[in-house]
Amino acid sequence: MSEQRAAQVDGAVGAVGAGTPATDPAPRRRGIPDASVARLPLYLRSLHGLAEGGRTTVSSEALAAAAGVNSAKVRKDLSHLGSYGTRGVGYEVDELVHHISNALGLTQHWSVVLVGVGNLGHALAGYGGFASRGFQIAGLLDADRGRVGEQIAGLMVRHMDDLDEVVRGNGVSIGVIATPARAAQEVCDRLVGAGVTSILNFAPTVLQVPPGVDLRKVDLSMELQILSFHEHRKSAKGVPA
Amino acid sequence: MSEQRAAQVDGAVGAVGAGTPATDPAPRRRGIPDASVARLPLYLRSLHGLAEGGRTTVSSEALAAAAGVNSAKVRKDLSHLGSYGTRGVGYEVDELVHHISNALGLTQHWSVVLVGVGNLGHALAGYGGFASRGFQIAGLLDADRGRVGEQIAGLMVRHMDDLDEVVRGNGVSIGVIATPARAAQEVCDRLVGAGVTSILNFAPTVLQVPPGVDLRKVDLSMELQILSFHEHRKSAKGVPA
DNA sequence: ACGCGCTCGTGAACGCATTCACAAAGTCGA
DNA sequence: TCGACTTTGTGAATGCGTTCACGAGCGCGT
Repeated sequence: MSEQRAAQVDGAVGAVGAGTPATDPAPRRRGIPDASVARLPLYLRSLHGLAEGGRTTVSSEALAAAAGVNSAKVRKDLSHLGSYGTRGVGYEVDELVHHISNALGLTQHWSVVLVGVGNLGHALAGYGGFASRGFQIAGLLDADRGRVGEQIAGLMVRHMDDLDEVVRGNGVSIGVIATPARAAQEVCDRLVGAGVTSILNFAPTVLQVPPGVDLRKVDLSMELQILSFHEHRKSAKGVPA
Repeated sequence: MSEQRAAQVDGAVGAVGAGTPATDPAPRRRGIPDASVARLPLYLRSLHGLAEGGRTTVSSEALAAAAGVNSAKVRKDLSHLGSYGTRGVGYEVDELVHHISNALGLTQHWSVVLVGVGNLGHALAGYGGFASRGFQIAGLLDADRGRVGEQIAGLMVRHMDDLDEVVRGNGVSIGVIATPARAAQEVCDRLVGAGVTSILNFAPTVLQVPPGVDLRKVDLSMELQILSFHEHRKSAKGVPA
C-alpha cells in the first residue's frame, strides 16, 4: 500500500523519500490520467468564461478553442469523468462545471497554510485566484518574528511555531511554501509532521517528501530559462543563408 | 484552420511550422527534446549546489539524486548536449555547468520587460532568481498612470505606452505578463507588435500568439486545483477497510 | 602492463499521451 | 415519421518520453 506516489509533473521526486529506488510498478487503478487532470482546471476556467458570456451549451470544438487545445483531447478528457455530453449538441455548461468541480474536489472547501511572507508570499496571499476556487488561507506563517503581527490581505502573520495549531485547528491539508530555498526542506518536513498531505513549493529547490504526500512545484526562473533556450535557438538559426 | 496555435500548457512552442498545420511531420532536426530542455535548468541548479559544496565531479547517479530524477534520465538528457562525461568517473561539474548554460543560451544576457506591477509583478520584479541567471529587467510597465513613477527593486515603473521604446532600445526579446486576465491578451499583442518573441504569462487566461512566438504560462490556481484533486482522491479512499 | 570495477552512452522495450477516424446517438426541420 | 446533419465517445494508430539493460571506455590498484 501507499503506492500513492507523489505526483509531480515537472520532476522531482516522489515517494523516493526513504531511499528505496523504485519498487513501485505504477499500478494506476481507476484513475483519471495525470495529463487529463492537469487540464481540467483549464476547462473549468474556460467554462466560467463561456457561462459569463451567456452560453448554456458548448461543443468540444468550442471548448477546445477557448482552452487552447485540440477537440479530441477535450472529448477524451471529459469522457474520463463520465458521459455528460449530448451527441449532436455538446455539453451543458453548468452541468460540466459541476462535474469537473466535483472531480477536482472543488465542491468542498480547502484550508491552506502559507509559509513565508516575503515578496512572493505577499503576492500569493493577495492572489484572488485562490479564494475564488474554494481555497481559503487558514494561516500565514513566517519564521521571522519581525514579521509576525503584520497584516496581509486581512490576515495576521503568525510565527512558524504556531504551525501545528493552525494545521490541526483548521483541518489544513494543503501547504504552500514561499520561503527562501535554504529553509524550504525544513518547512516542508514540519508541514508534513503537522499533517499536511499536499504541498505546493515555490522555493527554487528540490524537496523530499515521504510516500503519501503529494508535491508540486512552481519555479519561476526555470520557466524563463526554458524560454531562453527557445529564444537562443531562434537567433542561432535566424540567418541560415 | 490554423487552430494550431502555440501550445500553452506545459509545452512550449509552436515556433516550428510557419503556417501549415498538418504538413509538419515533426521534423525536430537536431533538437533537444522539450522534456529534456525542461529539466536542464533543474540540473543547472543542482550543479551549482554541488559546486558550492566543493564537488568537482559528479556521477549521473549523484546528480539524479540531487535533482530528484532517475539517473538514466540524467544520462540521456545530458547525452543530447554531447558526450561530456568520463566513463568510470562521471561529469566534471564546472564543465557541465558551462555546457548546460550554453545550451540554454544563458551565456548571453537577456533583457526582459515585465508588464503589470500589481502584487505578483512586485514579487517578480524583486525575485532574485532572475538576475542570477542572466535575466535583466529592462523595463517595468503598467497601464495605470497612478503607478507610473513608482520605484520597485531599483527600477522606475513606466507607462505601457513606452513599450516600444523600452523593447527596441534594449533589445528586449522576452516579455513577462503579470496583469489581470482581462488585460493580458491586449498586452500580449502589444508585446508581439513591439518585437518580443518569447512570452511568460502569469495571467490566468489563455493567450493567442502568432507562429514564431513562444509562449509559456504559469498558473498558480491551476496548481492548487491539481493538488486538490489528489487530496480529494486520498480522502475518498482513505479508509478502504 | 594488465585486468578489475565503475560509470557513461545508447539501442530496445515499454507505457502513456495525443491524434485520427468513424460508428453511435442525438437534434431539427420538413 | 423520416432523413439529413451535428457532435459525442472511443477503438486504433502513432509518436514521445521513460526506463531497462548492457556494451564501451576510462581510471586505478597491483
